[in-house]
Amino acid sequence: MDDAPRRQDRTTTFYRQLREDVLAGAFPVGSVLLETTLAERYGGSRTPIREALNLLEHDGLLERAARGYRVRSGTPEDVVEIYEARLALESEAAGAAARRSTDLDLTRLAHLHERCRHGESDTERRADNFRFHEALWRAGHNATITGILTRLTAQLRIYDSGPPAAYGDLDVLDAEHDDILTALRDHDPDAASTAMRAHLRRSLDQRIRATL
Amino acid sequence: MDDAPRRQDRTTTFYRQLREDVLAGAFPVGSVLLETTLAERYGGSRTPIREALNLLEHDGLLERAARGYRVRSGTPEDVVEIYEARLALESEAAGAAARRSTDLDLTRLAHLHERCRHGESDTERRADNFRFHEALWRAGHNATITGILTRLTAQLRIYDSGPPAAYGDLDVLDAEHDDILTALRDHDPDAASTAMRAHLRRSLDQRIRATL
DNA sequence: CCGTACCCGCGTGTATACACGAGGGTACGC
DNA sequence: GCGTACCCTCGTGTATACACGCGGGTACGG
Repeated sequence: MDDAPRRQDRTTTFYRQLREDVLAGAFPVGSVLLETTLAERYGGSRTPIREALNLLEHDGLLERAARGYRVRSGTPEDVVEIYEARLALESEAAGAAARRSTDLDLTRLAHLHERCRHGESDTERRADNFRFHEALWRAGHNATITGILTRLTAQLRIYDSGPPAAYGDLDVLDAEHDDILTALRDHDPDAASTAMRAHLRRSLDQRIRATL
Repeated sequence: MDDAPRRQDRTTTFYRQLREDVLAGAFPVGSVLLETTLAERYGGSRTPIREALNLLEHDGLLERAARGYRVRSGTPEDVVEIYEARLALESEAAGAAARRSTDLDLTRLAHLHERCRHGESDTERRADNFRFHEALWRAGHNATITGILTRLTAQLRIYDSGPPAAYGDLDVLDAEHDDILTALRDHDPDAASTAMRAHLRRSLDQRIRATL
């Protein structure tokens, strides 16, 4: 019954490493990623590197350039698309969380909410905001939805890896998280779902406004 | 500007082929897929085969067995999870379609609806039902959502590749499609979304009941 | 001087060779 | 007869070798 032997081969190693680096914005936006170069950089052969690149392309994080690959920074239209999907899934997750969240889930969310509220720097608050959302997905107890949202938000992260665009009104963000949390505590799926929709819609608005 | 050079390499060829075969249930449920065997079967080297298998695993269609890979037929719980995600996304797509569908979209949907209504065999109606849904995704004009739904339904297809479980009440299915189509024609997002939710929820119910 | 054609270098895609690890079968000892 | 240990086979993961295609640069002809 010991299925799914967790692979530690170089392919997955490189995959994780590359993914991390791409999301961290380690590669200049327009630059091309050659498998030969990367093989040298990460100290391996081309084969596992290419497999990792294939996976990343499949994830939508990379796209094929004329010569190699390049980081895929979606168009603003893509961002809107992704947000539309995220809206649907994350509001569903919020509803599910209102129904299924455990005390542990709620405590974790409350903790992260506090951290987000009192974060020091802007990037720190951004990270905490993201952790709050991740915790909420977990509280929804649906691995499929969680997985999709992970991929979607990854694409968003590379999109705005350049300018650390400031969150608009941070108080509003806190208030929205508060609404969501309250709905979860009340086990009110509709309220949670609606609050999440509003939260993300405003987030998208902000993003669009920043992109003008 | 001629990006994304469409690859016709053996990796993607094998990927498509394998995916097709897996979805068609070409491999007995418990059987293992060895890359050596597959390489021989499809007439190629192991390298592109393994890359294709990697991709399929990444899609969640395959999982690693002790020795090779095997078709991943999810548990009933997984099916419920997938349906939950599908519910969120497809009702969102229905809403979007109500807002954005073109005349062409609506005509296509009407055509498929008719075909589905008058289908001969059961498997034929099932296929037409699926095409109707695909057309609806297209009508939503959100490639991200369409892509995710494609993957999700693929997982569902392999799940029930074994017994061609009969659709329950086919008249109900037609009526539901009719409701959706009407809402789209009226450009009423809420109605479309709600109708789609009901449709899928009943579909899930049916599936669960069949699995008992 | 400009256009075209050829050549070369580079990067990729595929095949093959090699090393490692796991699993099973067999043979030997108790 | 049963248990254990060793070996062998098989499949995978990785590296390397090879062939193809493309793009640029250069040289030659108009």
